[in-house]
Amino acid sequence: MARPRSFDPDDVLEIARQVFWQKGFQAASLDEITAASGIAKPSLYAAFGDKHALFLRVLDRYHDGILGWAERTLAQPGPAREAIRQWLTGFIPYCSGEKGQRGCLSINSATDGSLDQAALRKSIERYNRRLEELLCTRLRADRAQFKKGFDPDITAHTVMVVHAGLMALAHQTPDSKQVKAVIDQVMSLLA
Amino acid sequence: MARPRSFDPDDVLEIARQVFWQKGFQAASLDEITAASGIAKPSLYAAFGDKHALFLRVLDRYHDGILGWAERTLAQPGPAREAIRQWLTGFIPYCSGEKGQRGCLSINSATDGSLDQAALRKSIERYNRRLEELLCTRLRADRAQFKKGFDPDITAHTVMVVHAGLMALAHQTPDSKQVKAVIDQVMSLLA
DNA sequence: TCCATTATGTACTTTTAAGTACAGAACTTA
DNA sequence: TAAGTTCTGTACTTAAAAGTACATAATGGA
Repeated sequence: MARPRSFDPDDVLEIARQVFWQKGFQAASLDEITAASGIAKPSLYAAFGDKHALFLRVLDRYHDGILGWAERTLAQPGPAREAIRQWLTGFIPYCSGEKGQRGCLSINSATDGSLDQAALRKSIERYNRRLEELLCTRLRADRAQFKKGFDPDITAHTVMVVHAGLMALAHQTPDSKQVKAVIDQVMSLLA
Repeated sequence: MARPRSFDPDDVLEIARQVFWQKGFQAASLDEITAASGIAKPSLYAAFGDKHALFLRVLDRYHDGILGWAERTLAQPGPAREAIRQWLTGFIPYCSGEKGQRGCLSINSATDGSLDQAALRKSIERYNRRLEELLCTRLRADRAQFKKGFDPDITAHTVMVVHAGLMALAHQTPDSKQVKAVIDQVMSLLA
C-alpha cells in the first residue's frame, strides 16, 4: 500500500559492481553509480544504505557468484587434479588480456588499505575460507589418487595462493599462455 | 645561494611511505603526511610535486629496496633452490602476523583501480620485470642442477605468482607456519 | 474518491582534502 | 651588510563527493 520501487535492486547492484570493479571503492563516486543506473541518490540510500553498505552488498553478490561456480566445477567427476585445473583455467580470461585489467574485485578490496572495516574483512575472510574448504574437501575425497605423503590441506592453501597471485598480477595483463603454463606447472604438485 | 631545506627528503619519503602503506594512496591525505613529518604542504609540493608524484617517488624507493635485497639474496652461492627459498622466506614477516596486515605496497598499488596512471603502471611493470629477470637468470645459471625438461622461464614466473599470492593474502594475516609450508611445497617444483 | 504510505527527483548542506597566495625567514655571495 | 634567492608557515581557495530536506508522484486500501 505505497508507491512501488521503480527499479530492480539486482540491476543496480550489477551496475554498481561494474563501477566499483573498474575504479575501486574509494575512487568510485555515488554520482557515477547514479549516472550509470539512472537511480537518484535518495533512492539508493533508501534501498541500500550508505556507500560502505552498498559496496558490501556488491561484494557479497560477487563472492556468491564465484562460490557457486566453484562448487559446480569442483564437484565434477574424474580426477581432482582435472577439476581443480579446470577451476583455475576458468579464471584465465579474468587474469590476462582485456578483462584481466580489473583483476578480482575481492582481492582488489582486500589489498585496499582504506577498507579495513570489520564487515568487509569478515566477508572476504569468509569467502576465502569457504573457497579453501571446497578445495580441501575435494582433495581429501580423492586422497587415494595421490602419492603417499600428499597433504591436502597444504595443497589447498597453495592453490589459493596461486589463485590470488594470478589475480593480483592480472593488472599487468599477462599473456594467457603464460598463465596456462603456470597452472600446468602447479598442477604437477597434485600427484 | 638561498635558504636551505630544513628537512632531508629521504626522511620525508620514509614517513610518506608509512602513511601510504598503511592507508593506501587514496585514503592517505597530505595532511596526514604533513602532520607525521612536520613539513608544511608548500614545502612538500616544492620538493616532490603533487600527490601522485610524491607517491611515485615513494613507490620507486620501495621497489629499489626490495630489488636490492633480491639481488643480494639471489646471488648467494649454493643451490638455486635454496637461494630462492631464502628469498621467499624473507617475506614471511611481511605476509603473516602483525606486519603482514599491510601486505606489499607495490601489489596494493597495482590492485588499486584508481591508480591506472601510466607512470605508476610503468614503475610497477619495470619492478616486476626486473624481479622476474633476477629469478630467471639465477635459474638459468643453475640449469644443470635440474631435471631434464625443467623450464627456468616458466618456473620464474610461477615463483612470481606465488610471491604475489602470498602478499595478496597477507592482509588476512595467515599463520607463518602455513606460509612456510606453501613455500616448501612450491620449492619442490625446483628439482 | 480520498487517505495513508512509501518512492522519487531537485537541490541543498557539509565535510574533506588537494592545491596555492603571500608575507616573512634564512642563507649565499658580492 | 645589503641584495638576491629560495624555503617555510599561515591561511586561504576550490573542487568533489557523501549524505539529506523537502516537495511531489505513485500506489493500495477504505
